[in-house]
Amino acid sequence: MPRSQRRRPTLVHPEPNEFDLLDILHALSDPTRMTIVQTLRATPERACGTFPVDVAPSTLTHHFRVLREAGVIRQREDGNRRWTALRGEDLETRFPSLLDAIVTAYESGLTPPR
Amino acid sequence: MPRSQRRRPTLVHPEPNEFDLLDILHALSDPTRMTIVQTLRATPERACGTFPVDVAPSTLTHHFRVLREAGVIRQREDGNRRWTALRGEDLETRFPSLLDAIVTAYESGLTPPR
DNA sequence: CTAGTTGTACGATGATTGTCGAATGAAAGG
DNA sequence: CCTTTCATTCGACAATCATCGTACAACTAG
Repeated sequence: MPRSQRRRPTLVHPEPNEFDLLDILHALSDPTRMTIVQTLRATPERACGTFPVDVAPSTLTHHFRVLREAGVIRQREDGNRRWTALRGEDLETRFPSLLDAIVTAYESGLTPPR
Repeated sequence: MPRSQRRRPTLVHPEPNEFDLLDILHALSDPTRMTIVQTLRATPERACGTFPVDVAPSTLTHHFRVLREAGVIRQREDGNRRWTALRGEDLETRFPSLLDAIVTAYESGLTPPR
């Protein structure tokens, strides 16, 4: 087993037919994670460190894992960076209009009506 | 203070403009609570003990409180019973098409596609 | 009045969660 | 080779959560 072929452990992503709605709702019920999703709606792909959230790097890694294992985001390696993207099409395939309804609701509620 | 006027404490319900989306997502990310919501979509109003869930009464009370404080359900007293209803219109007013997207997604996922 | 029904309140308990700091690893650049 | 950058893993911690059993309160029915 040639050591030169060693890589970091491959990231696990569920298939769309494995998505669990309750896992997705739980993943989106956290303000930091919702900010991540909202940011990814504006930018197709981002490096981990470029999200406008104010938590420690290890905490951010935790939130990415929750979103990734629920099927909300996809991550890929590129050298030193880990790029993150929304799985918009997969989510739309499995749960049509769900993500849009949630993110729209979130953004409409950021400034609560008086 | 006439003792004859004593009542059980009035149930607190948030106004639609106080609804917090993240609280609602958290409330709906539990299988027992999602079953409650799903059941209420079929029946407008139900007594507490008539929900097809398999938890202890005190646990059920806990779940009702979470849903009520998030704005998902409304409860009213009637003699010995406590009646529970979905706040469908209030939810639609504050977060249009949200509840429908979520419950539809939940029901579509109950029998996972092969 | 007494007994049964309906549902809550309280306390306990074990599991999960969000947070962080320190240590680690892998890649890029000097 | 050494240093910096990027992000992870691990362990710890306090907070929250879902669950239950017991006790209790309010109402209804006999």
